[in-house]
Formats: sequence, C-alpha cells, structure tokens
Amino acid sequence: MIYVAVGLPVPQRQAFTYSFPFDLEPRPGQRVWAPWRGQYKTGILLQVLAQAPAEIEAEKIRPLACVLDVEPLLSQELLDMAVWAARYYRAPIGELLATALPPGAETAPRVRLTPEGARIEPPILPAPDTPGLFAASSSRLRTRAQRQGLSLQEALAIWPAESLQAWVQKGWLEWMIAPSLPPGRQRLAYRAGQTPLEAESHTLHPRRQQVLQALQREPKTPAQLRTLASPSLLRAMARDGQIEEHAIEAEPEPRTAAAHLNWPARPRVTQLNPAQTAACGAMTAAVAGEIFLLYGVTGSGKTAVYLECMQHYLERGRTVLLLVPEIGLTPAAAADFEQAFPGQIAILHSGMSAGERARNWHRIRNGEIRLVIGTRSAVWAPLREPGLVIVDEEHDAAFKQQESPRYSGRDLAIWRARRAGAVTVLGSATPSLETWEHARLGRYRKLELPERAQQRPLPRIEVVDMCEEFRRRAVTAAQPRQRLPELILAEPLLNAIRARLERREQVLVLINRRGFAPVALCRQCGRAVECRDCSSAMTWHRQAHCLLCHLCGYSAVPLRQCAHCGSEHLYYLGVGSEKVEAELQQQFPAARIRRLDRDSARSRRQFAQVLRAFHAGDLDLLVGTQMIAKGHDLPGVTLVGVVQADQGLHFPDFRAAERTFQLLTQVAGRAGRGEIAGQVILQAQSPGHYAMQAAAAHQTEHFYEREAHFRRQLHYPPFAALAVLQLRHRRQERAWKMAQQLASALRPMLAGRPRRLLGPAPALVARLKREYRFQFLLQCPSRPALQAWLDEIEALRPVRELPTQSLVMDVDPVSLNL
DNA sequence: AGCACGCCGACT
DNA sequence: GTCGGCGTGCTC
Repeated sequence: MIYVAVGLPVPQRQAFTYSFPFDLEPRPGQRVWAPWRGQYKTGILLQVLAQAPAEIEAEKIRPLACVLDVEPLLSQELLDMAVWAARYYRAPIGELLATALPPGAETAPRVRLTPEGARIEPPILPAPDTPGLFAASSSRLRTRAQRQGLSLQEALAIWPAESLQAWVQKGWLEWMIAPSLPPGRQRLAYRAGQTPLEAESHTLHPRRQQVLQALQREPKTPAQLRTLASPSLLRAMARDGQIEEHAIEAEPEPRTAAAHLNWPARPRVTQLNPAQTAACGAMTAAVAGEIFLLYGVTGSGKTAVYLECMQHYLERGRTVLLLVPEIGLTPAAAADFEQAFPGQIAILHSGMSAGERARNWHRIRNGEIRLVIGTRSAVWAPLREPGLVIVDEEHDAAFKQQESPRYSGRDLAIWRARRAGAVTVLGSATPSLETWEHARLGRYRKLELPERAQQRPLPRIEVVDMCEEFRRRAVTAAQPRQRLPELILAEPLLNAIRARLERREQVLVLINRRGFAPVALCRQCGRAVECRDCSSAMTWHRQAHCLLCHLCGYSAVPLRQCAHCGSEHLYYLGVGSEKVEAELQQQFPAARIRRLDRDSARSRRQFAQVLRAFHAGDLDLLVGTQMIAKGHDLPGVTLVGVVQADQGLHFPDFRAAERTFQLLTQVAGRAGRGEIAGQVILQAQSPGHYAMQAAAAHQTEHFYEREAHFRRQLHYPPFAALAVLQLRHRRQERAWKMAQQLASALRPMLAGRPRRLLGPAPALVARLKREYRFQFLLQCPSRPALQAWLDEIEALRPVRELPTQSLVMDVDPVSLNL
C-alpha cells in the first residue's frame, strides 16, 4: 500500500497521512479529496511515503476518496517552500498552501459526465431503479450528471472511488472546477461537439446546422446565439452530443493596475548613469544563486535599474518576480512597469477580485505571463523557475505577515531564488540591519548608487529642538505662569512653509499618527479613556466624532465626563494628523491642504486620487502618516516637515531606532526630486539621538555602525535569532498560569547552552481584543540553533506543558510587540 | 476551522 | 434529579 502526506486547510502545523488506493502514480502538488471527520476536505498531496509513519495507529489511516488533478496544481518548488516555511515559521501548512493556491481551489468540486462518457455502453450511470439510489433524484440523474454535475459526495455514493478516478483519466467524467475559475466568474457557453459526424450533419435540422456553423470558430454564450437558437434547442443539441457545454471566462482580460488606479505612466528613463549601468551590469552577469544589495540613496533611480535588469532576464526566457511592500501606495511605479512590459506583466494586489486573481494565477502558471509584481503573498506566484527575484524596499516591515501564517516575504523570496538558481536583488536606500550585515560579511554583494539621478543633490536636513522652542516661547510669553498653547508647529517650520508656499512650491508634512488627539485624559483622576477590549488608550477622531481604538477598531462616543470619577475635566492630549491638518489650515488659510491617512483615504482609489491631485499641482500641501513617506516621486515637493520626528524612538523595541532612521530618511527623500533643491525640517524633543543625527546628516553607514554595536551587546538580530512565544487567553489568570507552566518547561532547556530566555512578561499591549497576553522572548546565537530549540519546545508532549491552542509563535519577529 | 467531550446553573 | 452553557482538545 502506498501512503501519502496531505496538507489540509485546518489551522494545524502538521500534515496528515492517508493511504492512496488508486492505480495511479501519486504526484506531489495534486489536489486530493480527503475524508475528514465524517466529511471531506480538499487537500494538497505533499509527499509520497514508503510506509505509514510509526506513530500513527494503522486503523486511523483512511484512504483518499479522489485525486482531483491529473497535472499537479502546485510545482515541487512551491510545495517545498510551503513545507519549509511551515516548519521554519511554525505555521499551519494548510494556511501556507492556501496562500499559494488560486482562489476557488479549495471549494468542493463536482463531477460531470462528459458527452463521451454518456455514450459508453454499458452506461456508467446505474439504472434509475438501482437500490440505494435516492429515488427522487434518480429519474433526472443522467441529465443532472451531464449539466450541473454531481457533488463529489453524491458521485462517491454511486461509484467506487477507484472507478471515478479511472473514468476521469479516461475522459468519461470531468471535474467541474477549473482551478482558475471560481464559480460565478464563469459564463456558460457552447462549442461544437467533438465528433459531429459528416454524414449526420446533412440530416440535421437546418437550424441545428446553423448553430454548428456559428460555433465552428469559437465557443459562444447562449446570449450570443439568441438570434439563432433558443436555450432549449441548445440544451437539446448538447444532449444529443452535437454541441458541448463549455465554461468561458466572464472577464477575459484582467484590468491593469494603472487602469485600476487611473494613474498615467511617466516616460521611461533609458539613459542610465555610470553607477546605474555598473549595477545593472553586475546583476545581469551574475552567477546563479547570487544575492545583491542594491543600496541606492532616495531618488537614485533604482526603478530604472530594475526595468533594465528585468528586460535582460525576460529576453533570455527567464521569469521575473518583483516584491514591493504595498502596491497601492506606489501607483506611479506600477504604471511604469506596465508601460515598460505591456501585456506581459501581472500586478497582484489585495484590491483585486477573486476572479481576477485566479485568472492571473493561471496565466502565470501556464507561462503566458512571465513577470509578476506584488506584495509579500506574490512570493507564492506560480512562476516557473524565476531567473530574477527583486525585493524592493527590502527593509520594510510589511514583508513580514503579522498574522498566521507569519512568514517573511523577503526571506522566502531569497529562499525561492536560491532554490531556483535565480539572482536575488534586495533594494533599499535604508537596508535592514540584517541585510547590511550580510553585505558587510560578503554574503551579499553590495552595489551602490551613491548619487541621485541627474546629479540632483540630497536635501538639506535640519533638526529643530522642540524643547528649546518651548523655552523660548515660555520666556517671551507675557505672563510666565500662563498656560501656553500647544506647540505643534515651531517657527522654523512655519517660516519655511510660508516661504515655499509663496514661491508656489509644494510641501509635505509627516505626522506618523492618525486621528486628532491620541489620548483622552481625566485631569482629576489621571486615567485615560481606554478601549473596552484592549489595554490601550483611545484616539479622538474629531472628523468622525468618535473615540477609536487603533489596535482593534472599537469605537465609542466621546465622553463629556470621566467614566471613573465623573469629573468634567477630560483633556484631549497629544498630536495626530487631523490636529496637524487643522493647525496648518489655520496658519495658512489660503493654502490648498489635504490630509492623507487611513481615515481620509479609505480606498486605494481615493488614495491615488489625492496623490494624483497633489502630483498634478492641484494641492499645495499634503499632510499625512507614513503612507506619504514611501517611494513616491513628487517633483514639485521642495520642503518636507516632520512633526514629532522622534515619536517612534520611545517605543520599547530593539528596532525603534532603525525604524525611525528609515522613516525619516525615506520621507526626507521625497524632497528635492525636481529641479529645485530640497529642504527638510525635523521637529524633535530629543534632537541629539543618534538616529535623528544620522538621518539629518545622511550618515547611513555611521548609523549602522552605532546600531550594530548595541545589537551585538544585547544579543539582538542580526547577531542573534529571535522568537516570541505568546500565551493568550480571555481570562488573565489562565493566560498567566499557562505562561508559568511553559516557563517551568523552558527553563531547564537553557542549561549549558548559549540560549537566553526573557519572560514571561505581559506583552506591551497586555490585553488585545479581549485577550490577555503574556510573552517570552527566545534568543539564540543563530537561526539553526533557534530552530533546534523550537523543535524541543514542540516536542513537549503532555498537553499541559504546551497549550498549542493558546500559544502563538513568531519566528524572526519584526517587532517584539505583537 | 468544525465537532465531540466534559464540568457547573435553570428547569421538569 | 436532567438539559445545555461554552471551555478544551482532536482531527490522519
């Protein structure tokens, strides 16, 4: 007997074993129909096993009901990546497979009797009076089997699984799931029958002959045939085998991203400067498996290098994958790629319908499309053996999925490229410290673009000390004790904005916090208005007239009185994007100002609309959160201001400085991309912090040296591998108890090994969505060492020691505050 | 995810 | 004395 390991769509880490009772060769990547607790599920055949695993009792193992694909749906490459990722990230294999599969691949299939199958003698369908068949449906069984098809369950009640399997192979039966086409996106159409006998066609009714004539070239829908034949005639002809039902796609051409976002392409830059040419030369002459860090300052023209390099690989018949953090945020770049490779490119983004995604998936798989651009899930695109894999803005935290399955799109891209013998390019102006360290050690080859395109200078950056500004105002205030108005925008920034607006130049103001005021504080009892379900302060959104929890989305009506002490002295404190917008509008009443954050730009389309208006010069000033900082090419912007530039530094996370440095450098990079030199003003309470100083002086390498020093001392990446284990429960004492139990199991594992364990401690957000969270931090000197430890932990058998249901594992966490 | 098994409050 | 709440654990 042959056994197979099957990945099933359940939130479980392991695969399941089934026997394979068919006279077929099992092929990994095929979909299978597996019995599951009295029902069935669609699974993916992962591996053929020589024998059943010893730890599973033989009587538990059941035979598969069916194999649903002749050709495997997933390639061995993607299967291996899913299996690897499931182990590495301790994620459910089914969830990873679901990411790799086209939408609709998991829905229950139906089987249809093909015209050929209907002609077989003796009939493969049992006579209607066969005992055991449901009497009501049996009379129309044949018609149903030919038209809507039978559910797999129904088919299995009629035929043994083996015959079903064999008949599908013979073409007498067919699965109705075209894996690329979820139902509802298909249109019924007819095509000419497979064997319209010449002799027979003469004796046909003239009307039927006309229909056949019309279908000679291509299938047509009943609507298209309406003038020729009624639907009932078409059904009769299908019954007689003269024509066949044939599903066609409802929307044949997926919309392009540019059409989706209504964004025009820029003229393509074909003249590369020497640094760009050198980078491109190295990348096109690379050895299989080589990894590059394309380290190019903001505005240095990385996109032009990508385009050139992509073209090279496409022309050599290879396929290309480009991962970006968020497509919606850079519609201009998406439009550029589409213009450069019209019709050869699939842009995968979350705003796409299931049908569009499924069609794209299939076009990629069958080789029609050889260039894919997408966010982290695009790393699963069914490209054949990519030759070039690019991860743009590789430092971006968006590449790590923050929910199960918690994989890193960037790291899987590197894995996949290595496996396929492809060249990897990691591009960034502010690489992650990990990538920087790999480059320093020579594991990645660093290619530099040290200058902006067209010799444009990097902007001048100045840091305004807000404490100094406060003191100055306090001294000049008429009465020293008088309560000063909130200091949001200081003189240097206000003056600079005024000057730029007068010269009709454009200004960008970053405030990385949405809402009007982030805290509602009671002056009498000192308590903040907290979310009902989380331990987090609620943000006042003035425009939406509500208090909003930014962690779970819970909203409440703003209070007049404190819920705890009844005092009427509720103060709304702190600065958010709405308040900065209001302040700017008050200071510059004539300016055309718009705000861009998750609240003002609800949809991709709205976002693109505002950005486009700004791009076109219909706006003077754009204020917004980090979504305005990333990657945009806005030639009109000469001034960038940042309110509370050091806000992220107070975050208790080992990446706080790195993040702040990256954000500031990125947003500064928006200034001075046109003909006029750029200027950047950072407002900060701690202007002396090295992240601030380094960003201001464009001293990237200095920052990395400094940061690396701390990381090494504190055993943080890239000098260690981390995992966070979090225990969650609705009842605080349950969560704490489980954490204690796990702690007592974890501590003995430290003995004599270079392992470190922090915790259990409450998570930064101790309660989220009604669940209390306690966490551990695991530190190991290397990734393999960490994996070995995680293996030991997962091997803890008595369930009390490892409460799998309440335990969340985050391997290579991007932040310690899950 | 679903679904069964198991200990504590309102009913015949 | 039972019926049923969801809290917990398992599924090849």
